[in-house]
Amino acid sequence: MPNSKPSAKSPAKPAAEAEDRTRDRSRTEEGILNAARSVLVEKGFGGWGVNGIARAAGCDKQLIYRYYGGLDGLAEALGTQIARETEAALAALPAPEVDSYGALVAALIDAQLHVLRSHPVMQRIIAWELSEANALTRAFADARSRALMAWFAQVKGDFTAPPGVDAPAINAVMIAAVQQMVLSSGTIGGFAGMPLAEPADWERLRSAIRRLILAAYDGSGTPTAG
Amino acid sequence: MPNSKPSAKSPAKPAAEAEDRTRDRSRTEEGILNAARSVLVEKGFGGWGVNGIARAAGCDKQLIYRYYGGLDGLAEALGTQIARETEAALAALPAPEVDSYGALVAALIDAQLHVLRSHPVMQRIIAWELSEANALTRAFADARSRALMAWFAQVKGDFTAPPGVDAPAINAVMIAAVQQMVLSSGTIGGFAGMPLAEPADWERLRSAIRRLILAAYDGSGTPTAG
DNA sequence: GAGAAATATCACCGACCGGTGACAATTGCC
DNA sequence: GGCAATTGTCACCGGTCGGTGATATTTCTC
Repeated sequence: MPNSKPSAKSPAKPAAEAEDRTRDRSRTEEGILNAARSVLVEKGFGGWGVNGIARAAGCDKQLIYRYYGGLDGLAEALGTQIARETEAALAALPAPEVDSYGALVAALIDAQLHVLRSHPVMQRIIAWELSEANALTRAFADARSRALMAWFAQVKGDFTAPPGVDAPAINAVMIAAVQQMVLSSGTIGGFAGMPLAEPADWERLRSAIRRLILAAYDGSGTPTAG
Repeated sequence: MPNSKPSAKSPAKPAAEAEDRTRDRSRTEEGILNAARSVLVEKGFGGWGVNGIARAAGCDKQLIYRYYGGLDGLAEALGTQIARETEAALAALPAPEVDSYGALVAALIDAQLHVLRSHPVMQRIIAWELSEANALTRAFADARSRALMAWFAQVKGDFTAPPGVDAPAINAVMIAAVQQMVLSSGTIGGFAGMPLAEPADWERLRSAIRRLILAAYDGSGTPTAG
């Protein structure tokens, strides 16, 4: 079938850009979702809107309403996608080989630091949660909190916290510190005079966190010889 | 002229609202600054703009440009005001009576928690710092960081950290945790499954923080008998 | 082929934004 | 009194926002 649709439109676009003009809803949806992520990373949640996302996706914003039901639906889809992939990221982490509850928690907090550092979208979402309290951010926070606790419960196995120690509170404090540090490194480049840019900075942070956790749980903060 | 100008300020408005129509630049400036604070607290930094602030101040937005040179100048004035009052708040805290470096740090972190919890404007500014990296938020963060470190250095007196402990890193971690917890309590109402609403919740957080610090510095996290 | 359904685009709306110039009202100075 | 500087108000601009109805284009079904 010779492409004889428009008589004179044979090689109008010589495909130099490989522009795929075929219509494909699933691909468009994927493009919108990817655009939503990149806009969130680059502009922050303040610049996260239908106009900018459609612009980044290279399509009309009407499609956002048609396929996702507007900004809320798109945010919900983004949230479930994030939840899925973080769940997978946590599940893919090697089970830490430890011999104490404190060492276990230290490994888990360290894993959190690693995952969050490599996930700019989640950093933006956390900043969003800290800035606005609406149904969307609450849903985000709830999902994250539940995933976190489920993962914790699943991976801790037979280990139990020493008696007399409020493990949930201490763990929450340390995760809070990790989040604040990662977020602050992204915007300010450090925190309270402590730089967070070079790998050595992060190693320093990791050892401080490790010392805090081990001391709180196991009683003596003997740093891992080194 | 139908509008028979009230020759004397006859009680056209019976002062039921005590509307003061006298012109006073300094009072207007103060009103604008207060409006800027309340708008920041109630709407967040995303809704912090000349239109809303002028509306809240009950004056024309033109005055914001005339008296403060626009949003940037207003933010700068707000920043110096905040810096002054937090400096005063920290200086007004009673010097902690402690007998160890760990206890000192625990008291200072606790003071930070107290000050930040009672200062919603600063909470908003911190959330701002975590969300956007511009000249303004960097200035905010720098000022806060310097004030924090100066206060720390001034109040620590003769105490010195135990050898082999990275005190700046550990202190930064704990302050980061405090900030994240306070900010999260304001929007989500808790953190990682730990509620932060009732006074008992905050007491629980305080003791967890105290245990972490004491254990890291003094080697044994004996909770304050109680 | 024809028609329906799905997909994508366009044009437009009202609202709000930051910013500015022109103008009215008050105050202070002489 | 007269007059100028200060203080406050109003109207407007270009731009972006979220949202929607109408319409063009492609694809599927028969």
